[in-house]
Amino acid sequence: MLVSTKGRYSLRVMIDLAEQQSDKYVPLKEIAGRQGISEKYLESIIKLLVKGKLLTGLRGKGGGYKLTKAPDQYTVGDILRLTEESLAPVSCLEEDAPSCPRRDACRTLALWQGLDRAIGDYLDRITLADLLRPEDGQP
Amino acid sequence: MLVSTKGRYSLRVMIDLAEQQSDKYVPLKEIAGRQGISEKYLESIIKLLVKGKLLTGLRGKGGGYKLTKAPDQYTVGDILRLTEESLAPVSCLEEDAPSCPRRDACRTLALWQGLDRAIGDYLDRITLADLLRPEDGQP
DNA sequence: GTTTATTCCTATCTTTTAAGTAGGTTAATG
DNA sequence: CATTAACCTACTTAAAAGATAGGAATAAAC
Repeated sequence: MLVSTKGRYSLRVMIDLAEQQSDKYVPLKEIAGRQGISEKYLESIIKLLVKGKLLTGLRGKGGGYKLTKAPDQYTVGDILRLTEESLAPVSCLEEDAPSCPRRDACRTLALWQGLDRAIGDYLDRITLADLLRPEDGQP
Repeated sequence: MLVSTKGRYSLRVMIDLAEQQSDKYVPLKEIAGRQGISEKYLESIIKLLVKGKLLTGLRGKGGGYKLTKAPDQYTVGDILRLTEESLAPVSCLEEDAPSCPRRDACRTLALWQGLDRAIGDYLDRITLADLLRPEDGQP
């Protein structure tokens, strides 16, 4: 029932980038340094974020990553859904969902659906902007 | 982010026993048969439920397991917390919680706490009785 | 146009945990 | 005392998470 490090790290990356709040590209090396995460491992996570269009990368000197949108345009759900395989609490609620033979008799399906909704609602209610350090912009 | 089979199976066991709605002890063999779960594996799960006082076991002929309380006295949260290691979405919210060095600077702690609460609230609002087959007792 | 900084890509390794199995011991009943 | 069934301890297997390595492509700087 745990959120994986992939999910947690991806959130931290997004927050880190949002806090730089610049239009410049920030190299992975810097992010990894600040966050204390291995560069190589972080690479594999950031790849997912780029593929999901939450970040854009630019190669070569002066390159790096930056957000594609303003922080308040990302929900935490958006971010986690990309790096967690799924946010569904049980596999029968996932996309592929190989139609359970017990589905009709299943006493627990509604329960899991409700839990799924509760989790999703919560995570989609919170934006990246909500997670930034409170000092910012408040003199 | 998945509930383990242990958690799911334990719920099914509890529902199965509640549906027998008898004061008699039900042998593991029967439960396993009805639920299509390996006896040996189920044994390891039921052990946890007994240890947690959700069930009582009786050995020997005529023995088996039965609920210790009425179905509406168990919440789903009670049941899952026993068999899932933890319902917490991140390890820093667990019991042992080896005090994270980033705790103060952590932008995401409040988020996870909120998620934890959302999950817990949901699961504690639903009782075992809510999961029984609707036909029962309604002519 | 060569050097340098950087993302991108593919593959592999390691560790951990979940899932499942096996065999033997104790207790209650008839 | 034979049978049924919980209880206990240990082991095995399989899958997933976590992490690492090396190099190819690309863009800017000089």
